[in-house]
Amino acid sequence: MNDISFNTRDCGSCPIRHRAVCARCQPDELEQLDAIKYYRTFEAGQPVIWSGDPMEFVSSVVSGIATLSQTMEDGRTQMVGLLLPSDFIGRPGRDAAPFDVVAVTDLTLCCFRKKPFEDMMEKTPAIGTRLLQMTLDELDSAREWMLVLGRKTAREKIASLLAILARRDASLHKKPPRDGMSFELPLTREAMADYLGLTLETVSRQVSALKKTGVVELQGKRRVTIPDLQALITETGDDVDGAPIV
Amino acid sequence: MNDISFNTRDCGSCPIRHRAVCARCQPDELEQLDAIKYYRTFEAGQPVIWSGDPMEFVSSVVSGIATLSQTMEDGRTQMVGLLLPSDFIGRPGRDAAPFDVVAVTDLTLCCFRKKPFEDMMEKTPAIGTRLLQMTLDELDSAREWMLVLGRKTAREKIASLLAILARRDASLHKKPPRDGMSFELPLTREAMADYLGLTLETVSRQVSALKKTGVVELQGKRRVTIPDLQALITETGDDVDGAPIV
DNA sequence: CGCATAATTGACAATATTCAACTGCGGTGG
DNA sequence: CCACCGCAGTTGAATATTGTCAATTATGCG
Repeated sequence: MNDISFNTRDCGSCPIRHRAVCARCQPDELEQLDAIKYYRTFEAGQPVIWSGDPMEFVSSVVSGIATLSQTMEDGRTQMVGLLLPSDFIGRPGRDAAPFDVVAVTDLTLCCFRKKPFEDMMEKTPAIGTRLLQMTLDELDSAREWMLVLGRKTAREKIASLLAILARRDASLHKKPPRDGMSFELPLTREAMADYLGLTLETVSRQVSALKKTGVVELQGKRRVTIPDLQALITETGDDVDGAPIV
Repeated sequence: MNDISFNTRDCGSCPIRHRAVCARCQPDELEQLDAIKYYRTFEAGQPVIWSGDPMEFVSSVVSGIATLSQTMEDGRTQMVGLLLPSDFIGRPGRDAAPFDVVAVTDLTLCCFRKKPFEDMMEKTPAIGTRLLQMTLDELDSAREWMLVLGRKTAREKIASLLAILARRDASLHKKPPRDGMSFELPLTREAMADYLGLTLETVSRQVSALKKTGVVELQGKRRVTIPDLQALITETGDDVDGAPIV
C-alpha cells in the first residue's frame, strides 16, 4: 500500500474527490491543483507534525487514519480529532501547528505547499466555500464530542465511540448501518482512552462489560460486531438517533 | 441598555466593527450589509434559539453574553461555547440550529435574514474569508477545551476557566492581564459547572479551595481578583503561557 | 424586612483511577 | 518446529476524586 502510483494519479480518479476540500472545483481548477499537489506517505505510528512546528503544507487525507491530539507536560493526553479520508489538515493563514498529528495506520496525504495553496484559494472561491463548510461541520462535531467528554459515564463514552465508528464504517461502504454489522477497531485501548478522557483500564473494563451484556461481540481484540444497533445507541445515552458525530 | 438607538447606528461606529464577520468588508460592502441588517435584543435568561429549530437568521453578538449548550434527555447539560461580542451565531447552508443559544446577560444581536446573507456571501469574498478565519479559531478553541473537559481535575478546570475570563476581560479593556487585576464573573456556579463538566457543588468547593490558598480573592460572589496571575496559571496545569482559549 | 434564589458546607456513596499481577497472542530466533 | 519474549489487553484490590443528597447560610431584590 501507499505505493508511488498515487503520485501519478490524476484528480478525476481520486477516491476522496467528492468529499475533500477540492470537491466543488471545476475541471480547470482541478488541473491547477493537480499541478501543485504532491503525495506523502507515513507509516503507522509515525508523526506527521508536532504542535508548535511550522506548517509548510496543508493536506487532505487520501487513505488511512491519523489522530489529532494534545499532551500536557505531565503526560496526560487528549485526542481532539480523528482524521479520516477526505479530512483536511492545516490552516491557511496560520504558521504553527496547533496540535500533534500522528498516523495511526499507514497514511497517504495529498499535500500542497501552503503559500501556493493560499494563493489558489484567493482566486478560487470554490475552495474557500468548501473549506468553510468542512470546518463548520468539524466545529459541530467537536462540540458534540464535548458533551461526551464532559457529561457521559465511562460506559456511555465507550458506546458513543463504538456507535460513531459503526456509522463511519457503514458510510465508508455506502450502506446504512444495520443490525449484525461488524467492523475493525482502528484504535488500541490506549488510543480509545485518550479519545474518551479515560484510562485504558477503564476502557478495557467497560468494553468487557458491554460484551458481557451482549451489546457487542468481539472476534479477537479488534473486530467488533453489533448484533442490535438500537441497543448500542441506548447505551450511548443519546436519544433515538444520536447525532452522527465526526 | 439595549435601546432602540442601535437600530439607527451605522456600521462605521459599531463596537464590533473590527472583529466581527464584517471586519474585512469595504465601505460599499458595509453599506449593502447595513441595508439588510436589523437588531434584536434579548433579556438575561431568554432563549435565542433552541436546538433543532429552523434558523431564519444569522447574527453577530454586539453586546452581552450568550451560551451555546446541549442537553441530554435526563437533563445533563454541557455548555459548548460562550458567545461574546463579535462572535457569530448561525450557519450559512444549514437550516436547523445544532445547539441551544441562551442569553446570559441582556443581549443585542446584529441579525441578517439567512437567504440575503447567503446571497451576499457569494458576491462578497471578504465575508466568507473572515467567517472561515473565525470558524477555524473557534474550532481550535473547542479542541483546546476538550483537553480541559477530558483530562483536567476539578481544581484545574476552575483555574482554567478563571484564567480565560481574566484574559478576555483584559483584552476587552485592551490591556494586558496583570497581577492584581479583577473582573466580574458573568456566570452562576451552575453555569460554570455546565461549562466545566462538573456539579455546582464541586465548583463551589474548588472556588473556596482556591480562595483559601490565596490564588484568588472574592469581593462578594461575583467579583474576582487575581493577586498573582502566574500562580493561577500554574493551577491550570498548562505550561507557562497557557493557550488563550476561546 | 422578608422572601426567593444562589451559594456553601457536610456526610456519604458512586464512579473512575492507580498500582499490580496475570493472560493471551504473534513474531522471532534457536 | 516450538519455546520464549514482548506487548496489548484483562482483571483485581485498594484508593482517590467527584457526585449525590440534605441542611444551612448568604445575597440581592421587591
